[in-house]
Amino acid sequence: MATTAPTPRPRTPRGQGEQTRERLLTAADDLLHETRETTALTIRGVTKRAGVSPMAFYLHFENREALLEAVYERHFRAFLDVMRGALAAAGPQPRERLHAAGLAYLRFGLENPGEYVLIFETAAQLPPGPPAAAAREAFDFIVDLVREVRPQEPEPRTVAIEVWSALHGTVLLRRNRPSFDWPPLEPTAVDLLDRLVPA
Amino acid sequence: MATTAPTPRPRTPRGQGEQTRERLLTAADDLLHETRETTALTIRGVTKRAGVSPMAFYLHFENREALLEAVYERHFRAFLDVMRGALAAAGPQPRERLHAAGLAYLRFGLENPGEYVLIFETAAQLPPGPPAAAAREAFDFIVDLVREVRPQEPEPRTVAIEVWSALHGTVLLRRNRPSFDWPPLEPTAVDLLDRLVPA
DNA sequence: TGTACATCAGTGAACGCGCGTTCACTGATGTAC
DNA sequence: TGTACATCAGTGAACGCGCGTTCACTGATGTAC
Repeated sequence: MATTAPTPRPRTPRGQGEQTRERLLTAADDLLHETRETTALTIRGVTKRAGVSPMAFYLHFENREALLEAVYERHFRAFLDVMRGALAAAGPQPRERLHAAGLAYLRFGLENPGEYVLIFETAAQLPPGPPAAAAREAFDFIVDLVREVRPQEPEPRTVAIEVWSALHGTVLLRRNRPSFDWPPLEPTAVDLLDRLVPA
Repeated sequence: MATTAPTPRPRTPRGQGEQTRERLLTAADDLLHETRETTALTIRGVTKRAGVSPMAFYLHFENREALLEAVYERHFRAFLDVMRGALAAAGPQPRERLHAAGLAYLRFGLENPGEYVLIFETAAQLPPGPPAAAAREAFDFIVDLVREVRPQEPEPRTVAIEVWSALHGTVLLRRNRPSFDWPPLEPTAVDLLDRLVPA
């Protein structure tokens, strides 16, 4: 048997305080994913999950809002990576690319509801800053796709807003009413996108 | 000067306890409308607003969830009334009716964000019951409109889901990102509906 | 080589807050006899 | 007609909870001299 079995937890070595910050963020990620609720991201909940005292939190973050911003940034990056990955894996035809991006969006939202809500609902209520800018960038992404598929479209921005709204609503309705008799995701998504961005 | 100026508050006469229940519900309505947040509906907040002790609440409701259900039911009725009123005021042509209903939906959501979120997000997390049934009824409403506009549509239910999703997403995106440069509501709504339900 | 000191990662206890809810009570008004 | 009692609408104080946050402290490790 090990001689030092019941030691509480080894202190992080000097100069590596970043490790604990990372563990706090990972704990926050896990809580957010499991509970599917942004409200689960409390200082006491996150520090407990990370096996650290509530006070340790303040060694790594200024306050709760700073945590939310850090978690937001991580998941927004993850979201963009998923979208880029889907486009990279899609065929070369513009419509294929639109379908791939739309489906990737829906799947991200449906498989990661907590993260999705943090990115697209909670974060919008934080003070404007990188979040707002990043969201704008993601939106331009949709505008470009619309332009690719339908170069003759006179108002690609308006169509992109419609696409974004429809995808957003699809994620949230399916999330909030799981008992409704939803049709299969993929054909519905393709149909939706083709109606909004016709040939 | 009146002799009984600083009396705290007249007790509701016997047999009229319903009055206080109604005042609690009105206080809840006001809080929900002003704060735009379902979380504002706390027992302490509502009773304070109604000028009554927290304990008085339990004379009229079993617990907080019962309050949410009662407020939900009121606003869902109001929502349906708005939709019916819009259809009654619309012209006879099916597409006009679709536009009128869609716009009424969006305006209800944008002008009453707290109520809208209670109806379509918070209430979905309550135990299934009247809320779920009522939502289904409202959904059939959209299906009928789609059938009116496009009798040849092979899958009106799927199209109705797309319409509902797009309207829902439009309300929530505009609500959560007020600083975004949104195009005017009415033409965008008409364009959106016409794309989803073409001639 | 020894020692005083700064730095760093972290903890324990407590604060005040708002919350839902429970317990025990008040005090006016109607009703039974 | 008088009086005991039930009913009704409501209150005050307190409970335990989880929350964000503050204050004061610990104890190991590196660094300066």
